[in-house]
Amino acid sequence: MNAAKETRPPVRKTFRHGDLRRALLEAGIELARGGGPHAVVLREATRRAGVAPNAAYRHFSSHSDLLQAVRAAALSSLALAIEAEIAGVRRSKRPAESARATLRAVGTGYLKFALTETGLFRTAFSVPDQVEDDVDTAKTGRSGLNPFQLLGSALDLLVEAGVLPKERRPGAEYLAWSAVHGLAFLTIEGPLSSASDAEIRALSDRLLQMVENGL
Amino acid sequence: MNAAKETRPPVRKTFRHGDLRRALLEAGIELARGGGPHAVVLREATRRAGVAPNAAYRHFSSHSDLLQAVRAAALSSLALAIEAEIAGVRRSKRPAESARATLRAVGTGYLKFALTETGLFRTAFSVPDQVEDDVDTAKTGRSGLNPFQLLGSALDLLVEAGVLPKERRPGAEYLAWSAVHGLAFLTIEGPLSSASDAEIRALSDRLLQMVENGL
DNA sequence: TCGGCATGTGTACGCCGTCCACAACAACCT
DNA sequence: AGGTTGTTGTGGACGGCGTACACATGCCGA
Repeated sequence: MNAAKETRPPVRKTFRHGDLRRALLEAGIELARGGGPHAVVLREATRRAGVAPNAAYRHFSSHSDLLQAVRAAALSSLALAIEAEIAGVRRSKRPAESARATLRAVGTGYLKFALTETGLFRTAFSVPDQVEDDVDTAKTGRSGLNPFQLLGSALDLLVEAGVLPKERRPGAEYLAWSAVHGLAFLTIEGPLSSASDAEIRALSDRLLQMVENGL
Repeated sequence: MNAAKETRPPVRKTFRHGDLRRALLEAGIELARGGGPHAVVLREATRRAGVAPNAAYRHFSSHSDLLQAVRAAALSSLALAIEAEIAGVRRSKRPAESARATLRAVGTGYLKFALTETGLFRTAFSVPDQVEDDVDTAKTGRSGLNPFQLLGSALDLLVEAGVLPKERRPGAEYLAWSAVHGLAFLTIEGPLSSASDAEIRALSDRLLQMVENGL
């Protein structure tokens, strides 16, 4: 009857799982992707890994520990999305133009990710965190920088190019981040959640322009 | 023995409570104030009202229904905070100056509320909503306007005063709101949660300046 | 006065996170 | 090879949550 006993998931043949931590983390990521932080349910992750609920406690000290790990992965995905957007900027001879384009790429990458990977995005910011001088590589993209640090380096570029006066550099990331994060929020769970893509694009452009002018 | 039976909370003398809906709502608000949306626990609210858990279902169709009511109250508090800030702006002879000051007041009121009533603030934005042409008076302040509408009228003032070109008025609330909301977010659960009050004040000023210039 | 209807109670269900004791296995040390 | 030890997964249980269903209570209007 129970022919499924032979198939691996959810019943495995070996007592040991092999890589349960990763399996749980990936299940958690999938849950977060579909339903945000609230959907990251420890027992469901163990179910998907084909394992008893308590097995999770060998790899995560608590539910919130698992959630933190998922969150770090979400930040890493975000970093990758931003890096991809940066990689797509057209090289310009004038460094000022390049620097501006890079900053814009950070913003659009951020916003795109919020729109396409809403669950992960919400998970990434569901909990307080200090990302500034964080060296946790679980949160970084290919470049080894987390999203916040990617923004910082874009701003540094702007200073080098002479676009942003040095004295206005300190704290500038918070202004830029505030604006972009706020728009992301409004589009995914605020009043703009029912706006059309075109409207959102237009608003994004205006907002990024505002940041560029107002830094 | 049970002398507490005579005292009203949590055991009341009458079978009927009298105003259970309000009692539950207020308990919910208190929970939200202390711990944000996550802390709004239906059973705990009934406990505080001195009532069996299921009694709540006579007044709220579900937990999330209660949460929505709390959320509306939080928005109303926010509106009051903004109105208070607006009421404090020094009248100027030049309407342009008044209009600008009013917009700033909306922003600072918003940010102050986020800092002083963090739990309520987080609750107010814990769930998607359409506030634009909402007429729910549970969310409004003294003026009958909800926070979003207060922002809108401040922007209208700016247009009347000739500060903001008419053609840039549509959608302007989203730009302003994005920036301010983003900063609020960063200060309460983002990387600025450990910044000093002075730093935050300075950033707020710069951000509001950016909005003013960049709209 | 009495019956109906709104309001609160009691009990129970399934889900969650988590604790504790135990079982299965891998690896290492004789 | 055989026993020991430590890691990893299991089983069962607990309390808390939201919620459904049946029942008790008592106000108000016919």
